[in-house]
Amino acid sequence: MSGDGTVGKAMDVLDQVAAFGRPVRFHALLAASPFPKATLYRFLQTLTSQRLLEYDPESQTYSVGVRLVRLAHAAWNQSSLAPIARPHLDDLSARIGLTVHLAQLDNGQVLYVDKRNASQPVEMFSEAGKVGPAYCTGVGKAMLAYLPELERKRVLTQQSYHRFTPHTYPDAAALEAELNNIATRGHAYDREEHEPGIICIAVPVLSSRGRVLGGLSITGATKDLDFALLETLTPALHATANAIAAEVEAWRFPGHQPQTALQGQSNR
Amino acid sequence: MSGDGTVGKAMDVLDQVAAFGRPVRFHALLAASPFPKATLYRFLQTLTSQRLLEYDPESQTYSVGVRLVRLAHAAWNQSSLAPIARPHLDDLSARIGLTVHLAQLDNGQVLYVDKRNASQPVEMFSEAGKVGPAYCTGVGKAMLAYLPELERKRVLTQQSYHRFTPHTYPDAAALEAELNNIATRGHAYDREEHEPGIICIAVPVLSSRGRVLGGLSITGATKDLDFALLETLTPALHATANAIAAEVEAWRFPGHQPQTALQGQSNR
DNA sequence: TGGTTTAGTTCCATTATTCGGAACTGTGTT
DNA sequence: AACACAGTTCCGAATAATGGAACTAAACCA
Repeated sequence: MSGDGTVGKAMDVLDQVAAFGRPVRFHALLAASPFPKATLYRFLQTLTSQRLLEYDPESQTYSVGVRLVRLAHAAWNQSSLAPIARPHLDDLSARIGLTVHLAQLDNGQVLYVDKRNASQPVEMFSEAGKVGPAYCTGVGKAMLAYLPELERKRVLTQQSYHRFTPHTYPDAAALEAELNNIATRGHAYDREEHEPGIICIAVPVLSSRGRVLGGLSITGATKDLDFALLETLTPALHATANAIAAEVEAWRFPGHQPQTALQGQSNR
Repeated sequence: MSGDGTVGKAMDVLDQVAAFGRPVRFHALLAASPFPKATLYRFLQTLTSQRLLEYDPESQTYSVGVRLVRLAHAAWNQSSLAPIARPHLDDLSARIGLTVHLAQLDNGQVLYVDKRNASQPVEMFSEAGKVGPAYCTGVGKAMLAYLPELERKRVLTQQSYHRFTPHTYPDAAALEAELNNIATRGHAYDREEHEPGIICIAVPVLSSRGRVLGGLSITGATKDLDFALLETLTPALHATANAIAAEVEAWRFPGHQPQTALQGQSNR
């Protein structure tokens, strides 16, 4: 897929292991790998030695290493909107009592970085870190609509348009028109485009310069609510998105270096 | 630190950025880096192009990239005990009403992969992914005590013994005696060794072959409980640890390949 | 039993990448 | 205008990655 140098290739291998979704043996990887045996072997050695992969000698399988969980902790804390957005999500979720998603764009895909579920408690990594298509989700379209012309084009072409439901936009052209509507309207709908019976309304989180930082959505089932109801929630959605954006900016470009938020060591 | 080839060096750089805990500029990294300017620069380019780092042109800073959040999702799901342990943690936490931690060893450190907090809801990545010292936490000692002789030695020497409280074991020798006690007793205590006023009781999660898979602990404040009370919870702790271990084994060495647990695409 | 396939590992001469000092560019400062 | 400073590019030398082939260790089977 990618390809800058050795690091890129190593990452491809890492992704491949991750894609299996379960511990995997050497030969299974080899079969699906563009690399010759010796090369793949060496990569697996290196990645294992770096603890990016884990090798279980008992079952002779490789799986993704826990070191990534650690790095992800750092990523989630410093690069995602999630830590800043958290109190705002709590607040919004408590007020409206519906499912709320916070997402960011990663390589043309929607990456969910946080979630509030009205009924059950938060579901940890099983939600944060999940990816979804950008072209047929509310948050995805909301973010796409506000991307700079050039990047939007790029992302639109790299989507692989799969028709999840009859309402899914089938190609870039159809989607583009919808994105323009979204940009003028200010928010996006998901009209059962990804999953039947599930609708959502979403807004982008924009920096003061108009750069897309992320997306925020409210989701529900058609049996529980409709767009008329969702529409009434847009002011709250926008307010939350703006509050998050403002705080992110304050954090990133501090007038006076804000408190460095030391990660208070306190665990057992 | 590590050093196998280009990938190792790139990972060092990645770790360095992660260690800053906030977006960081080129020169700040350079100052703390063993690499010459051009080399560091190239690494940052590569990592950014791989989306392992994120570069913000507005503030000219690098931060850890969200791609890691994605990979971590895979790691957490397939390599950690967390997804399997989750219902067991829920159950244990509900029954005893105290804080429960699930951890694994990563490079001689305790890596928390899941948590149940009696009072407040789960805290996502902010808890999962956190690391702590192994030599002065309940879970840490519980895991160390059951490590094979050779590895235990190795890990003990690589700890950097910091005296957090008057009760902290000051060196490997003192700790070793304690570990032997733990191994015969079957569970470990944290007697305010890491943080004053905080105690805990912990057990290892062991495979049927006796391999250390992780650790499980119950934590509380001295003002709320004492060891006599914690002691009464050991049967429940052991039962939960065993249940987790059994399920992990069943999953890893399936008699008949269990259902491939397809990641049902359902998000917005 | 011995032969055959299959999976995993090591070797090493060749080849391609990385390395890093030095020179360059662009921005801000006195 | 001269200077300092952060960031970027260049390119020959140094180093690391490559992958075909040979090797070992099981597993399979006639």
